[in-house]
Amino acid sequence: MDSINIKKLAEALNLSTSTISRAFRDNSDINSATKARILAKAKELNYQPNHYASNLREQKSKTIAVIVPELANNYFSQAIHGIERVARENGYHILIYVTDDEYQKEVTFIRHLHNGRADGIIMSVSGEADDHNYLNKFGSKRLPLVFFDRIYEDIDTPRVITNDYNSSFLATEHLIEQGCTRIAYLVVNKSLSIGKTRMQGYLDALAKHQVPFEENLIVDCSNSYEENSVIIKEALTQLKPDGIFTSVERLAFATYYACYDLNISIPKALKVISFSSLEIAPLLNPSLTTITQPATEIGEEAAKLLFTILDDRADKSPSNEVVLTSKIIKRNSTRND
Amino acid sequence: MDSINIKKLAEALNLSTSTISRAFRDNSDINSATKARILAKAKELNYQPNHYASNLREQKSKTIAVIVPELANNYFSQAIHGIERVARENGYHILIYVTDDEYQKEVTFIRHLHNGRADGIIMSVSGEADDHNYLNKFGSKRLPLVFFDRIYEDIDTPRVITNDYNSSFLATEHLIEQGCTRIAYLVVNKSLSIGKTRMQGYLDALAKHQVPFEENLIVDCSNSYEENSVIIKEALTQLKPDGIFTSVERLAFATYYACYDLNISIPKALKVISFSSLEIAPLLNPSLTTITQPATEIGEEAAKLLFTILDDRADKSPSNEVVLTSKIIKRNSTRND
DNA sequence: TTGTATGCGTTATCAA
DNA sequence: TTGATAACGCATACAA
Repeated sequence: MDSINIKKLAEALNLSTSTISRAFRDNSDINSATKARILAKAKELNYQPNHYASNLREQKSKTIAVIVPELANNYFSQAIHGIERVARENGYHILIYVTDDEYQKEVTFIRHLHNGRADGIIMSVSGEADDHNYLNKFGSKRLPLVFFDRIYEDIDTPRVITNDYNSSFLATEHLIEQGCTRIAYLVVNKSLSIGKTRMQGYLDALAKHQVPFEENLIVDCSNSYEENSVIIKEALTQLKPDGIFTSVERLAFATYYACYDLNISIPKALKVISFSSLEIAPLLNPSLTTITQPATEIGEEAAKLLFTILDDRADKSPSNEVVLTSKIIKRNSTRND
Repeated sequence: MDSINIKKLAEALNLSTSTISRAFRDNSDINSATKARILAKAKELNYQPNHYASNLREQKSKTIAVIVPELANNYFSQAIHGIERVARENGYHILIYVTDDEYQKEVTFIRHLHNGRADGIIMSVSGEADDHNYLNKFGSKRLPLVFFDRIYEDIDTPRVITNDYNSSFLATEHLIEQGCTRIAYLVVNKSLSIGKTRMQGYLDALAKHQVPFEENLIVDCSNSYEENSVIIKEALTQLKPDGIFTSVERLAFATYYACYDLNISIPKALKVISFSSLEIAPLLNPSLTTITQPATEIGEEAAKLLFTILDDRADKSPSNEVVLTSKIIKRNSTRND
């Protein structure tokens, strides 16, 4: 190997390795002239302290892992962008893991991260499973973990969420105000906390306005585009809803496609509102009324939360919860002519 | 620290650390009974070989870095997803870096990656700069690098691209066939190879069909939404094009917004075609005619390319180029009534 | 302000 | 088949 390392740089400069090392740490005492000399030579020889050696020595990696269910989704890419920004400011690197909503992958990822590769984890859970206890198995040695958006309620760890209950309530109320009486709620995973919370807002809004609730109108969808197409078309033709509230943006798109196919006119025959971070919602046909979560901000907050924990583990700050506010943006898909 | 390591595990089992180590490597000779015993105890104590120590020892990280200009863009999130899949299959981890199209960040990222943190890099370049030579400065010690989509032509390294020239030619031809005679080409960075290639297809199609070329009709846009709004509105009112071909999807969206504002009807008064990987292009108002790149596949190919290089550096396979094919999908934004 | 020596947790070499 | 030992590249305690 002809690659550069601290020893060679030391030889080249006739200094000891410790002095070299000091030139790269901010705290240590070192003559500013030698430091300059070292840094210059380092640049010339393209030397950088080896990351793995440093981290082995310091027992930390300056790396965090981000685990998300999917990537091709505006919400998550925006959130990751937010995380990225904050991480970069703090000198941290980011590892990305995509679970494709598979519980097994989630477990595997988390387990493998506990080998020093990452100092902390930011995760939006897959929610496929019932048993989240694997997270507790690590005991006191579990890496600092921050949930965002999709969380496991039974795991005690800091989290960044939005006021989903409230948003759902208002979204449903909005549909009612626009004259809907048969409002379907489309969800991907009823049992996942996020599905439940959002559903409760829906239920309570119906109750408040004395709109009769019908079990069928809660439509459990899947993660497959084809399956959803079938499910939604069937729901539209069988249940004949006049309003649809979807818990994730993908289901709103599927609803649009279904309506195109079935020749159902939005908003005339069916009004649609959805959780969505799509920036071009105004460009849809018709423009989509959305509950828009501050995705980037959620990512930023999650990262900040993690870094405060990382900065002083001593604090062991008790399970913290940050709640951000979503905005309902009314557009043509719920318009009343 | 009470955390587990190889030595403690060795003590717990009354074995040497070397034996423990062997249990975790596939090649070494070890009694299968002891191996089982070790793995069982390891699981019990939650032991995993420390990643940094291993990598320091082995001089490789099983990690690749992915550098992209932006994240909140369907193309890149799909590409990353493709990379992720292949990387995972190969047991590699992925670090993500976002340049926000800033050259300086790109240089910094790349430079910092050369400290052992990553074994290789997959990048779509920012293209803000003229001097890419920093990439050559590393000499023979430069990490294996694969470009995808946005490349620097003067850097000799494997790349995965699409048949952009051809797609642009066909896209422009399509507009001409639909009756357009004043076709504007919207680009973000004329000097970037991708901008140039796509522009050449546009120019040649005009020439072939004897549509007179007008310098003004090439509109150089920026990365700021606000600036683009101004630029595009001005272009629409001043130049009065009847067709627009945008080199990136963001500019198509901006065009839509501008047309809404200016009450210009698409496709009646203006036809629009764009490079875009947007999955919901059919849902736009009007549905958008796109040149769709196989984004996921591009990511997968790029990853595969990198891994073949990583597998046998000996080969030093000469600069390889993979060209994939985009598809033009005609929709209403270029329809002729 | 600088140098020496030690150890971070592994794995590879060699000997037993 | 297993164990002792050195080395990976660096950062720190301590000595100078």
